Amino acid sequence: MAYGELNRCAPRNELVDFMIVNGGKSGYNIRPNSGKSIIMIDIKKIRDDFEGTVAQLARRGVEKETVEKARDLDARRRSLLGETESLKAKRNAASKEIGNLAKAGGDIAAAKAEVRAIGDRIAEIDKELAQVETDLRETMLMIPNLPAPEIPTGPDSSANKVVRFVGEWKDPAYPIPDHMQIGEKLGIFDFPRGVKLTGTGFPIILGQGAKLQRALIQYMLDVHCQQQGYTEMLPPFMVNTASMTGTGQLPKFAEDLYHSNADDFWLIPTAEVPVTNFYRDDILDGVKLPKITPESPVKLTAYTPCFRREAGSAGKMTRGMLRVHQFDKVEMVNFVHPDTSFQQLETLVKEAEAILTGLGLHFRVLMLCSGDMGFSAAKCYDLELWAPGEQQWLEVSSCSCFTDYQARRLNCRFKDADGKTKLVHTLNGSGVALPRLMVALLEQHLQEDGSVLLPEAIRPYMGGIDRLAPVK
RNA sequence: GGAGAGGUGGCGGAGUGGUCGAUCGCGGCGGUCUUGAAAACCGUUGACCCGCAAGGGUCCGGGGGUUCGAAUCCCUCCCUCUCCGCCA
Repeated sequence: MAYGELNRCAPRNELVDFMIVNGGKSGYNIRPNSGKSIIMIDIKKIRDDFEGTVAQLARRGVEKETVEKARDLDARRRSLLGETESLKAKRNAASKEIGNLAKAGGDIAAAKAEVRAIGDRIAEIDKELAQVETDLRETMLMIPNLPAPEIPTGPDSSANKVVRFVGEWKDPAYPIPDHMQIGEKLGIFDFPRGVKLTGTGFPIILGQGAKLQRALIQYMLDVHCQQQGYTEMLPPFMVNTASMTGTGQLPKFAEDLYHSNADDFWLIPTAEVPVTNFYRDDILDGVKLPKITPESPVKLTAYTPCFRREAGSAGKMTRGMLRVHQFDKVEMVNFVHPDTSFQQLETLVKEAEAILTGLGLHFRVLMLCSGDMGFSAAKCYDLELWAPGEQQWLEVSSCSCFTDYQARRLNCRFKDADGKTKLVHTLNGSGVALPRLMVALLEQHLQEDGSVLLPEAIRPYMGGIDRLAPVK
């Protein structure tokens, strides 16, 4: 769908304006109970430790002027807030007086005029305040999450750090063609007919390949649920604007999403969206909703298809299954206690790794540098599978700790042991994305005779067969 | 798609212009009683913002309006439920 045809979000700025600046004009209840700084890092960090925050953000390429602007707008906001609030206190008291006076039969005309004057003054200040808050919000929107101290500093993927290699790879004596050729021989892919049905980037998987895909999904969900303490969820594949805003796909990345005009629904680009939004605007207090403690996070997993327009990436790594508009993925989401979020991230990475290790695959773990992380992440690990046919590493999982950044936007909180309501920390990780897993699996497990040996772990899900055999 | 009803605190449910941030019930927390538990009884219990604090302010689906003053009146948008129709 052409971006310009989207009814509610034609030009990008208008979208931002529509959803954030004008808030509820869309009619959506995007931010009930909203505080003022909901979409961003904690403004208190800038207030209390300005230089430190500037230094941390500089690692991510944020200019000092931006942070200064936020600081100044925040100061202005608080000053205006103080003014308007003391006037409101005055008006409230005076109005109450008028009520009493009227009951007693006194003359209230003069008092009314006086209070009206106060009301006018309040309206003036509130108008300026609204402008300041809009500016502040827009400024804060440009500020990404604070990077964890231990991650490498750098502008792009070249500065990512390889943390470890897992498994082994030895080139066999015979040549390994790429996954397209392997798939061709196995008769499991049909790209041209995908183009016919829909368009480029919508491949069709056939026969044993389709079954393998289904088997892998079930294998992954079983590992997460039976061995790692996850609860499985089968969520909607389309969500509303409030949900897309909650996890941060909107307003900035509208052009990467598929959108249904008639209903104003969005196709999910990842299960992270519905699963994380499951607890949007909730307080996890251990009564009807689960309880969160440092020892026990809430862990959800879901299989979903994922839909991505991939606008702007035409031509980049688009061969075969490597970058497609629709793909399957199993996703893990954790709602964790702030004290143990980074520790839980390590666990999450291990949980994703267990999937790959269980399939006997060779991969590496990267710690992303400050410049290569997603906007909301404080720390992020990528898992990359070796694809010998492509001669490149393929990202199949990204495991991130968002600290409270995403939770602030989601308005997702919990009751701590001290009785206070606090923001949760959120983590998510792929466990894992299927097309590239399929590619690496085909290429790493290719046998000399053109068959592909199936890992033990997957065989029970494949009716006991031990390999995919060539059909031609 | 047609017709109707309704959106209030963790949940249920009162409240139609002036101590209503909101009666009450449930749930939660604390206590009494009990060997322990249940039951019963007593007490307590919303969120957010500014502030060192005292304190103040905001919030009754979202936005706007009327008014000295709005959960309560008006406009508008969104959502949910029920019945009918259609369909898996």
